[in-house]
Amino acid sequence: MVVKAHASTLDEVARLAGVSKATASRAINGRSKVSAKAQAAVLDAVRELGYTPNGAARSLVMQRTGSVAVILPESDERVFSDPFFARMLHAVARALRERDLQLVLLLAQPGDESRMLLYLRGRYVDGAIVASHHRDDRLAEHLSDLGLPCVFIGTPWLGADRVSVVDSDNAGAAAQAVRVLVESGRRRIAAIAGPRDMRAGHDRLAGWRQELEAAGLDSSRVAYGDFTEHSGTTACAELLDADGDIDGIFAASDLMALGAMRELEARGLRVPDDVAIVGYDDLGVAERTQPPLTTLRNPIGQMVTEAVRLLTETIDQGGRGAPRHVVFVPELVRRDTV
Amino acid sequence: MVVKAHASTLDEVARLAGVSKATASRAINGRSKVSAKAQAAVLDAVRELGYTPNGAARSLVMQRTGSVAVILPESDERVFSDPFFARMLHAVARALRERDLQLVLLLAQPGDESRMLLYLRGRYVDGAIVASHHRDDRLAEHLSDLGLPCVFIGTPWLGADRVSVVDSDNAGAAAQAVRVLVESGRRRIAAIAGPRDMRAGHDRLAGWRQELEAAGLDSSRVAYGDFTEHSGTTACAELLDADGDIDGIFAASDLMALGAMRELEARGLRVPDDVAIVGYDDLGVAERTQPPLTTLRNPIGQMVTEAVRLLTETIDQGGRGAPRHVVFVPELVRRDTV
DNA sequence: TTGAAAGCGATACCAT
DNA sequence: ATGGTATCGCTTTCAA
Repeated sequence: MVVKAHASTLDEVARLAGVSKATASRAINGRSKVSAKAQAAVLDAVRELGYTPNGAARSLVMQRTGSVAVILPESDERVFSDPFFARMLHAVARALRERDLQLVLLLAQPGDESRMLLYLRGRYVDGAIVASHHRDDRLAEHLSDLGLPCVFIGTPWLGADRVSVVDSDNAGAAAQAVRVLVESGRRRIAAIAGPRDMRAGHDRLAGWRQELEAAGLDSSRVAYGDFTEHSGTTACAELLDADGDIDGIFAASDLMALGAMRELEARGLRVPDDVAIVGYDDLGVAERTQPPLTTLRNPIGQMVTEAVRLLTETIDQGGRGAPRHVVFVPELVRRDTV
Repeated sequence: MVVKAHASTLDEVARLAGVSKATASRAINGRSKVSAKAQAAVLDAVRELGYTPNGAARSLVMQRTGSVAVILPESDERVFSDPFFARMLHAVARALRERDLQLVLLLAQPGDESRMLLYLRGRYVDGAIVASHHRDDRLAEHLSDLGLPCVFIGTPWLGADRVSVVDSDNAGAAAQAVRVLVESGRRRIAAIAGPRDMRAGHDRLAGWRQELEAAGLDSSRVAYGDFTEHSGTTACAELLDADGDIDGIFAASDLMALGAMRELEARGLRVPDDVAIVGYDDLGVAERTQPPLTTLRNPIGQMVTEAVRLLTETIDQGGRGAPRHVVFVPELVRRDTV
């Protein structure tokens, strides 16, 4: 490959191969019939020149960029501390790779989403997946206005009816957790909830409360965390200080469950003998706690696969088509903490 | 704003405003003089149509995309567990924002960097910052071949002379750590090293060894970790099992230092009375250990600022200019573990 | 099968 | 200050 000052153009390739731009283009993209001879000549020229199509030019005429954005409307600390995102991105990357799409990650600082919006309106990507873990700043409305194909993972607080959404049944799963605890004979069941301004936190708490009330049990034992291990420890201490009689805990994340278990251990309380506990997520930590944690498996893989499917479908339809909503049901994973 | 099926073009804006495309473009970009009247008419039309310039078209003629890539040639688990990346991306995002550039994050799965390379060759970005935390797959050579402006944070194993690099003096810093330990009277100093295939891991160990030998001390007490807390615990146990007399430890990351401290505590060894310890990074954990950790501050902020400066400079020069190397010196942060 | 030419949607030069 | 027009690099009719 020759070292060149600037990237080579299709024109140069065509000239070197002794054919027209049209033929060169066809040979490269392989969509149309080209004589074996021309084919070879073009490919040689491409190699010789180290040619790669100019993305801007190609996008301009094709009205396609071949890349989709994943938008994380979160502070970077959150993004880089919650295993949820790692798992999700991993799945997204895989799904997009299969469809030959490039993943472009857009970190939207909570305040300055304007520049990201500008980027999206510039049509630098064909579509977007928004992991709306957080109460977001009208992102759903903005994207909907924009007319850019998009799918939300997790229901946004605002404008959920205007965009496609893939979610899991957080409330139903929490109810399931409560049922397991009740079946094992627990009666004084507390919740370590997630942040109130996050959909998942909100819905899981609601499910816990509803199921508890349906069972005629007290639903006043609540402490809030932020999904981190440390906050789980603090919340658990708070709970125990207020009421030493607690015999069951539902934690809205495995990390918080882990933190809670540390606190229980520090106080000499045994799991599950003295206090049973159910977590949420099953992203790896759950298997490694001592004892292994009973939890709800957040179906991230399924959600992502479906999200990418919906998105590419929408893109292929040229952005037309009504928003669609899909909900997956988390599965209870029985281990040894109940 | 009118809801439209497709994004509007400059042509439509111009027509609605009753001016030519040229004038409309000038009014929008504000580079050239436009009469107040035309200005207003165009801006109104823009608002009315919800117009945003088409990125592809603009890039094509400007030969600029207004976005730069940050490439992380790492598995996503690593990226999302090591606080180094969070801190770095935070700094990059800030620096780019100041220059009105869009950050595009490219996660290069260790195996499949080809599609990312294709993206880069397509000139979808003006330049790239590579956080080469890891032994990378000839990325420096590839990018250099490509002619795309780029800056590496951390010296790549291969082709470092062909690209610009910003790094910190890992070896020198490690030597500093050893000196502090020696000065406090320690003589049997062990190292908890990072992975051998990571530059930072390699260089820090080398610095430790060199300084120890210069002081006429034994440099055989080494255990390897992978920068995580858990690996620090394991490595520390390994070290202690092999030689109970250790009185000083240099850990190549704060996380590993933390893990080591947990192990020391579990064995009833007191820090710093029985064993002194120095970490590396100072990314937050160091302040919160018990007791607070003496460590080397990895100057991530400085490195990133410089990297972005170098990159934009290179971009502005049209990619010409020789590769440049800049090295920062980590600062010793004295706390209570020595 | 191939080539000439018409766009895609912007910017910028050159007159006016 | 403004408008006409060439241009960026590519894909895709339309004829031949």
